[in-house]
This record gives sequence, C-alpha cells and structure tokens, in this order.
Amino acid sequence: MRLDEAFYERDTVTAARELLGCTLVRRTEAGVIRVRLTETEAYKGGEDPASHAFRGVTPRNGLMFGSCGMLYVYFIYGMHYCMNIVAHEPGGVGAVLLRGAELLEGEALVRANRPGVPDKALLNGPGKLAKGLGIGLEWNGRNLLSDRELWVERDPSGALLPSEASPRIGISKGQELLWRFTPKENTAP
DNA sequence: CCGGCGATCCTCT
DNA sequence: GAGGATCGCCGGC
Repeated sequence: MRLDEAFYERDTVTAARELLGCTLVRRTEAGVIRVRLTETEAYKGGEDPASHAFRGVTPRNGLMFGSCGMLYVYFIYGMHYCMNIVAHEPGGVGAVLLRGAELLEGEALVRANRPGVPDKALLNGPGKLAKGLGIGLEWNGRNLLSDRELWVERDPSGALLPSEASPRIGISKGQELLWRFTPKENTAP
C-alpha cells in the first residue's frame, strides 16, 4: 500500500520515525528494486539549525516549503546525491532524509549501479542509497504520491517498527535534537 | 573494528 | 571564500 499525502502531511519527526521499515520501490525498464528503510532523519524549518531550510527559502531548498510527498534531491560534497521526502504539518516546512536501507529485491540492478561493493556497504548511507537506486538530480521534484517509477509502501497492517532515536549524522549544529531513527536493537538476554 | 584524511564542487554569505 | 545532511581508502590496534 503506497504511502499517501496524509502520511507525509504530519510532523516531520513523526514521519521520519514511521518511514522506518517501509519499502522504497524503484521500478525500471530492466526490473524492480525494493529496499527496506533502516535509517532516516528529520529536518525541519526555522527552528532547526541543521536544516537547509533554517534561513528561509533559497533556490535549492524551495521544495521543503511545498507539497508533501515530493522528492527533494540535493548534491553534496562535490560528488554525492541525497534523497529526501518532503513531510511537514499543513503550512509547515520539512523533509525526511533517507539514510540507509537493506536490499529486498533487485540485487543485480543495484550492483550494476554500485559495482564491486561488499554486501554490508551496499546501501548503508544516503549517498550509497541514492547511487544504488540510480537517483540523481534529475529526480528532484518527483511526486512520490503518483510517480510510476518511485514510491514508498507500507505493510497494510500498519504495524510500526520499534525505533531508536539518536543525534543526526554529519551536522555541526542541532546535535542535541534526537531526530535520527534506526530500528531498535535486539537487546541480548 | 575504528579514526583520519583527501576528493571535489555546489550553495549561500 | 568557507563549509557542507559523504564516501572509500588507508593505517593502526
């Protein structure tokens, strides 16, 4: 069941937490890639100093102020792309960075995008995830509510994955906010 | 397994 | 002109 506008049009932090365990689907002419999201981060508007939207609208970040469910892609460090999904309360500002996933289906297609990479390093980072799925800047602004090549699904049962909150990675401001989400560790007996 | 470092160029001040 | 929502390689333990 594809995530709809109601899923994304809520508090950005809640959306980030509940995206964990959902399935990101990329359909290509050569086949389908399906991955399970295992790491997400929330970025808000004016109150969040780590956010691209912290200082208001710029040519790059405009999507974060707009319709929920749109893909926001940006280029970083001169060589990587990062995928975000716009999610915020009505009239709000924010997006969820997709930081990592595990492969469910379409291994050959992913490996074609990331040749020679060990299993553990296939999709465990935002740049790696975008590369593995073949997502670049030309995908910026795609509507994941209706797109035929890219969307997010969840289990119809609506069961939520137990999650753990931690500081976001790679930021210099806003480290006190625990807006990074990963699946809860299995605590050994 | 972990930390340091260089690559590389876009974005905003 | 500085810094960045990163990655992969290298060396050390």
